[in-house]
Amino acid sequence: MAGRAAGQRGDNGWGEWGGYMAAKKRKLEEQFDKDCMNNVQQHERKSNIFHGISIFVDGHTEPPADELKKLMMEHGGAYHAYYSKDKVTYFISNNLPYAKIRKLKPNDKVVNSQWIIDCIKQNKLLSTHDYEMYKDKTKSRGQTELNFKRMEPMKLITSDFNVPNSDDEENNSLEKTSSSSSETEEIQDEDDDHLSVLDAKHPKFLETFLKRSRLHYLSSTAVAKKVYVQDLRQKTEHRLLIDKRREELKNKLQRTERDYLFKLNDEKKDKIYMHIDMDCFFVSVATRNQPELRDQPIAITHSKGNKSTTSNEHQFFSRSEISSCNYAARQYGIRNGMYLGKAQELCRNHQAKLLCLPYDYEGFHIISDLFYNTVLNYTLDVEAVSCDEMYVDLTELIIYLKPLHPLTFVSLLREEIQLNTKCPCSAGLASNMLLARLATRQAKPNGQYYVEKGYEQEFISKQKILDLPGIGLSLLDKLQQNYSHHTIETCKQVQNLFSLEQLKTILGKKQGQTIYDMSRGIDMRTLSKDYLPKSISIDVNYGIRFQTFDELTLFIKQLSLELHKRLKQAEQKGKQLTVKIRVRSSDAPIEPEKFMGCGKTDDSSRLINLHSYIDDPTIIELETIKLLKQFHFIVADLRGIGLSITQLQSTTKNIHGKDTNGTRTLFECNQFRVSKPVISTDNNQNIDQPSESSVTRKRPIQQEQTTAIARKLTRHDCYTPGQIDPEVMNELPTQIRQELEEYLKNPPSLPESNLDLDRNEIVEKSFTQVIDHIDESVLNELPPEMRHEIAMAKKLRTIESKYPPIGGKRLVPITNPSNPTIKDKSNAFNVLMNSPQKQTITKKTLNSIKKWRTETILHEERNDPIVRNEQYVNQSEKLKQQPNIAGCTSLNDVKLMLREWIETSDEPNQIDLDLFQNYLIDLLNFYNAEMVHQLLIYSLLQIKTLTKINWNEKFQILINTVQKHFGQMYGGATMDLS
DNA sequence: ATCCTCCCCTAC
DNA sequence: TAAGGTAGGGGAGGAT
Repeated sequence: MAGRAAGQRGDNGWGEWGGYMAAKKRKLEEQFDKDCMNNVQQHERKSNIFHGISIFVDGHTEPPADELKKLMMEHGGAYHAYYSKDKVTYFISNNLPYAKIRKLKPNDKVVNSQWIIDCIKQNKLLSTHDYEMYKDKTKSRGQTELNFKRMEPMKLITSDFNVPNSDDEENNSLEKTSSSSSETEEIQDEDDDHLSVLDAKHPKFLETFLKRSRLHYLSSTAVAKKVYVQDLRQKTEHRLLIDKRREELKNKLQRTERDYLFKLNDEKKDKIYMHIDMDCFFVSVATRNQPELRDQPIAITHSKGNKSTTSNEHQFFSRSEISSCNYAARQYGIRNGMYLGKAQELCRNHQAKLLCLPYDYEGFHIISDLFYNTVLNYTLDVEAVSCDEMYVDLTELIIYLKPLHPLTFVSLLREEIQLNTKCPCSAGLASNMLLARLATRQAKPNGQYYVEKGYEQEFISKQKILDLPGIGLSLLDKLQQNYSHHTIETCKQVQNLFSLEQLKTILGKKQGQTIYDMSRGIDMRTLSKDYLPKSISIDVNYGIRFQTFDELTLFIKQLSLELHKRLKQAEQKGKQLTVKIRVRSSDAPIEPEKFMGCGKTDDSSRLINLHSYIDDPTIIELETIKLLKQFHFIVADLRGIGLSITQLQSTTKNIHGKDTNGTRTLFECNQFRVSKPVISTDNNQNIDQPSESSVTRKRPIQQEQTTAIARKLTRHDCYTPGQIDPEVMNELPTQIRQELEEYLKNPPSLPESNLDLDRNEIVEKSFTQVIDHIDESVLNELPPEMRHEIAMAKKLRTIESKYPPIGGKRLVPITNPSNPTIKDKSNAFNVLMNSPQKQTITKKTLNSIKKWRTETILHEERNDPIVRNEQYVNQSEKLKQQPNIAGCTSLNDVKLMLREWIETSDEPNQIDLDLFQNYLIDLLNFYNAEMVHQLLIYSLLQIKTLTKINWNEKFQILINTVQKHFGQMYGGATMDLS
């Protein structure tokens, strides 16, 4: 729904990002300014006139809030992003709506922003008396006394004062709420939230944002629909329903000649695919009960669009994005994703008025479900694409109903959809998914189109390249660059102008082949019916405005919790965490064109491999902050952040004693299985009454049982979580608790955090300061001959940063080494590795650095846990304890457990392998290589004597990893395991 | 060669 | 004011 809109962003929507090519050019230019720009950010203290004064800015002011903030900081004052009655001295506003005024406390002072300007001008703290806009609100409700004495310098828009009439709804609510004056305090607090959920500093921001975000709606519902379709496929009762519906249809059919003539060639394995899609879904849903509105241009926006644009008043140009517009609006050139302001302008040019309707998310859900169920009543050969779009393989159904022309069926289906949803849809039919999809485009609005056999070539030739799925402006641009003399537009042109080899060279191997095939109408895909998530993530690139690292940390906590919630919901855990940040580009204004938008940013991401599969919010939070500290950016410039969990594993499969391969997990063999049964949820979903819960998977989690042997092994004295307050630990659900314990036993090794001498404060400093700071401190710890080398590299790097190499991309992190082992070194090491002098670094030097690092880490980890935050201290403490696996520490205990594990599993489970591997590495770090050696020898012997063939390969990988670790610690040596 | 990380692109 | 999320595919380029 929003796809092509994005493609047209160049001149609309994300205006500040500009066109693709423009951005490319800018990227090169901008780097030159970077260094100077960075220094401008610092707020120099100019005076102390506002000492002890703090302000809260509300609404539009002149100068804007950001400027006021800067002024306050420069002159010794404080600025609060959120109103707090305890902290804020003055409420700064030029035009405060009445609704807000009446919520003020009697002593609150609303002061015009001019006061700040005048104080600075006269370099002293002036009385606010003449600048107070509003006084003594408690005296009179409807008759607020406004003070406009010093009006001249400010742009006060009187009409913005929302003074209600006496019979206004506003007034009624006022009667209710202020009937008892003692309540004012509560109301105030409630209203604080309500007033100012503007940016991510606010505790309710995430919740509010997700609730309103159309893009979040699109992505979350797309996943939900895939899951829904997949779950339905498992249900036999649904198959019975399908049979019933098909029979009904058969009886209803009135076949014509067309139906009798239609033949599918079974031997050739002919297929019929349908792509079906609701027309301008959001608008159709919003108007489903007033279809008469549909003739006029309509758009779905957050803004009400009341302040219609007039050509001169750009101050009201709305940057609210149109998420969906109807065909009447499209006539005027309005597109999805366009700013409302621009759309209104286009409408005005045609003497039309754009009707703006709000989002009806509830309605979208209902209609989307009805749409899906209508189709799913006839077949389960469905691939969900999004809440309003799917692919259907009609082959089997058409054969079942034969003789029947597919279009006959589609007509009936679309009629039924129209009847059920009161919304139109369009469908495309063809022999493959690609052509079916393109046919839908042809069919819109409210139509259907069949690319018949024999007409495929003719059809594909005239299709636009940009309409091919997966081909956007960027890829088209790559093609275009090879033919500057004519515009490349159609598939025919691609067919004629590019050979397969050329395409592969230009676009890469896979994409080259894909576009070669697609431009010829070739598509071998079949419906993908097995939906398995590969990643679960959360991104916020709107409203990100932080002043301090603490504010950011608070937000990370919320993100982690939300991500945890999603992992739980999807019944997944993951082994890899990626953190992505967007930082304001140095050439972008502090505040972008779009309110609270991210503007133009430089993006970076980093990932960490976790030691076990996790979904715990605390771990996510801790690791995110660790990763975040590896970036070097100014907190105030952060404009977006994303967390992503990958390497997923289902928590409902493979966790029970026996999985499909008859494999037992190591957990199963450990003696501390104390989990309670998880209450299973009902799974009797009725297709005719879909609900959100029917969309989400709820599978019962079986109680893990302790085996007889495991029970024999049970001990009660080893269960020592240690790090966490036992009471808190006991409060946690069993699964989370075990996971947390496991995690704390095996914290991911993250050497850089140990050497990151910058620690907490760097993120709030400027880029250049940071480098100098770190390099200096690291340098002092290096051997003298290396110090020299680094100093040279540093010098060169400074030059490089002023005259960056063309195509240099990363602006945010100091370096961008791809290899994790290198990346994980100190910053000094990074500088070294990325310097032009790299070539002169000998292997010997590298090794000496490596050795120095290992020693330092060990030294730090083992002896110097002081300067860490709590968690890391705990991890360090942990290293002083004897490592254990599932509570076992003695050689015999571990051997017993291993034996049972190997004996009872045909094939080792990856989680267990990881667990065991981590344990061995812990032992190595504990200088107990002897035990590692014995355990490996013992395991190998067990695998051999029990003839567990399937163990060999995976276990060898584990051995290799352990050997590598061993080698790193003992100068390249390997353990003899023969 | 093949894998991994860090991107970028695309889609809804 | 405004709510620019997410999943997946794949390429570049370095490490192994």
